Amino acid sequence: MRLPLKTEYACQVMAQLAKTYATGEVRRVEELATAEGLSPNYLVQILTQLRPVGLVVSKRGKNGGYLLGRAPETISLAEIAGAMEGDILIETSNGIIGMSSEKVNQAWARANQELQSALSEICLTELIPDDVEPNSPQDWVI
Amino acid sequence: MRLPLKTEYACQVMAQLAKTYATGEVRRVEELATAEGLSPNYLVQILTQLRPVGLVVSKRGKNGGYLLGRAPETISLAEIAGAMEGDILIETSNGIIGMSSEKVNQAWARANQELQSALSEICLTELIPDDVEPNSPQDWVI
DNA sequence: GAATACATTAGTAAGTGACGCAACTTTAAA
DNA sequence: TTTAAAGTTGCGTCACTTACTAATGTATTC
Repeated sequence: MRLPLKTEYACQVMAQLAKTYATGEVRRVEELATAEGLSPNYLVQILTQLRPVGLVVSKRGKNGGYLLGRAPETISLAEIAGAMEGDILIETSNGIIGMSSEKVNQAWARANQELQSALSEICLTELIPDDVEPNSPQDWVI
Repeated sequence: MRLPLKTEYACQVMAQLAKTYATGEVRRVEELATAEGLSPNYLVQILTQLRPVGLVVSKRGKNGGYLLGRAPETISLAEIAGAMEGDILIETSNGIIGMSSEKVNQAWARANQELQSALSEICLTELIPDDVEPNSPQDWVI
């Protein structure tokens, strides 16, 4: 079961925005994309999905860009994942097509809830990257 | 994030085999497939994957079929899912391609462990379908 | 009003999942 | 000992999804 790259990228951008939340500075898409090694055009689509739920705020026009919508301490992984994939993180087939499919689905629904509550305990602040010394080698480049 | 149908089917077959574990009767693939509304050809591939880890036992030749490998009380959802998908249920990209990708991956690895432990608490006995009255309508048919 | 940056939508290419099929092997029963 | 019922294995494939690219639209600032 692969976690969609989209969701992974969303976590990365949120972490990146969290890093400068205190300063209040607006971050351009291109800057965010290069910092996380992603395609800017694709990143826009992810940010667009994070905006309607208030996780990020955008400013258009010149000197525009993105900011975190709320303080990073109030944001959990569950919320980010939910914005990207909806409330059901582990999707099963909804239809009942066999004797035991109902109970199996119920079991996985419970597993989904447990996952949700585990994710809601992981705070965005835990994802903020350590500051790199200006002249140190950037070891995160592949 | 979709749970692979393969894994869902595996749970269903295991539940079906658990139902008759006490009697020790051998179940044919075709019978199992119709009971769970699955394609026999595909179900074979799933059972083949469950066999090497000892979750099911097969008897070949005439009057052959499948049995549960162990008592259902000793089998958890974690084990079934692990047999189908490996130990990492939530796969993330392994490479470090951005400033915060490392911490993001670590966070999801934690989430994966929490999911695992949640699944290990769900026992196969909980998946055994309720017995249907012989003449009652089979309400599990779609 | 021109430059700049986000917004939106359409398109696409590669990968993956969920099967179907066919040939082979094993074994109980006649 | 033959036969037929069953599991075993591997290949093929079709459709769907994902991860992008690209082009065009829209808002803001100087």
